Amino acid sequence: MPKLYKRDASACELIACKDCGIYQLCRLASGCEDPSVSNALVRRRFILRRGEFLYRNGDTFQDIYAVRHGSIKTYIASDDGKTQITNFLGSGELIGFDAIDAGRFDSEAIVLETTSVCEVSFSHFQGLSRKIPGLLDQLVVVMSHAILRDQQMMLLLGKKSATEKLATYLVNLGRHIDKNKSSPSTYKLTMSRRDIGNYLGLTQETICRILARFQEDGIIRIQRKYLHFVDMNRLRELASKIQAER
Amino acid sequence: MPKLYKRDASACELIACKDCGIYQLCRLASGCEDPSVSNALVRRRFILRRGEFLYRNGDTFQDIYAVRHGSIKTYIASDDGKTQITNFLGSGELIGFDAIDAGRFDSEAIVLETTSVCEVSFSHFQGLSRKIPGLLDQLVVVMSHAILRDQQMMLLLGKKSATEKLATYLVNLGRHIDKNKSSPSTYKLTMSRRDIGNYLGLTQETICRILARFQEDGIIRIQRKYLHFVDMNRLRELASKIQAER
DNA sequence: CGCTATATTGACCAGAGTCAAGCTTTGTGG
DNA sequence: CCACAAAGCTTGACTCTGGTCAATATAGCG
Repeated sequence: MPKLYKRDASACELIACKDCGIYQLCRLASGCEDPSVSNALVRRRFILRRGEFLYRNGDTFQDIYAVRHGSIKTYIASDDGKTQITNFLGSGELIGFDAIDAGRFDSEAIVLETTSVCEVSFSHFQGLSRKIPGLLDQLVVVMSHAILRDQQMMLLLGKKSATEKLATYLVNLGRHIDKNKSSPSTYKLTMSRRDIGNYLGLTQETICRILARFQEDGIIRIQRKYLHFVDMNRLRELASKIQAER
Repeated sequence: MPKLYKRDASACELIACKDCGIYQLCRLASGCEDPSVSNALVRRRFILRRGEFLYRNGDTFQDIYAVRHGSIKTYIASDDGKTQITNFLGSGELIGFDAIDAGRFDSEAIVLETTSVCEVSFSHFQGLSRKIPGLLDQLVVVMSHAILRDQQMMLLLGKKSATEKLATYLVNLGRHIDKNKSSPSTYKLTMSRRDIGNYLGLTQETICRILARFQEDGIIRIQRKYLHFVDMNRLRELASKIQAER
């Protein structure tokens, strides 16, 4: 299986610790500037491949995770089988703290491409936090941010039109790019049209149609998985304004 | 102003500290079983009346609050003026920790009826947490629970039909009743039809129509602000099943 | 006792869903 | 390395749920 090697190689483009969402946490826990040298927080690191679960519904909660490289989708299900994708996560993002309260996961996390993950034992984390003030403060900050994000998502799902939803989604993708690397303003979509639709409360057909329209209008160029931003300003307008024309 | 007195009197039916969402927090902070005697956590208590703000968009974050008695709605706004109600809060619920990350509020909280609130200075809380291990743990648990709730809300907004949305909402109201007092299965709605619609991603007209239909079908009785649950099981079915008939 | 906010109901309409068919890419196994 | 299968994407035609607009009704409130 040569493909496996290739993939493992790609998984080697890991983000630097200082760009990670739990950098502040790792730094505090390790008590030194560069936590990649001696990391008191992270128990182990591992790699998952497309389609594998990071955790499943009903799993007992033991660890929180940080995505080093790759992407993950999380979703919940209702009694009657409907599912809602609640987040797409990329490099440096934290995952799993929604299960702290119940002590088990009521959601699932599936890896969208070969993905490298840092695992933090939560009980170990709590133990450390007794010695290191500020560790839990940092977690509270991260969780507070997650709540803000969820509220924005409620606004999107409850009040925006299909066009506004997708434009908002694309603008947010664009933000990620700017942060991480000098943007060639091109993005590789790791999720399917169906996933995007599910996330935004739309169908895959609607996603297709609107992407096609955005391309006609010269706002993006899209070729299967590859998305190129042409007119980011117009996209930002569409994301939150009642569009004047069309 | 005799009405003011009356209202203050009604505000006196405060919940017991042990039924409050921050009971664990107050107990830990005070170091004794009954925090209502000497409460190390709560700075002050105050009463707000219908239409008054607990906090406004842009306010700097200093305190988190617990609702002792009454009800509050919180909402966020988009650039183009759309607003989305993100939560209705009642007795014993905590409010304000979504602003921890940014250090200021990006949302607003309006009181729906005369409401009594406990105010907790967050910096004081952080100071106390240095001395009292477990205080921050409790906050983390509460925030984790809030995230779960938000995820359920995304599922509702993204995937449920109007009927399912409203049925889910009513079932959740019903749960509150069961918890707090011996349920006469009657509920006083403190929010308007418009508010309910906004919260659920619907219009007030749709709320009216579906409430009328639920009444025709003998599932509830509704008279203006007063809601009576007749057939809670049927309501639960409607909340998460593709209804067989009608 | 009138005023304003809220609630109700009806008629009509449009945005997005559903269904269906065909196409493209990716993955698999011989 | 090729052929086939499976998954994902695209586009069109039609439908339907819930929104919009409008007209009244009702209830608190000052």
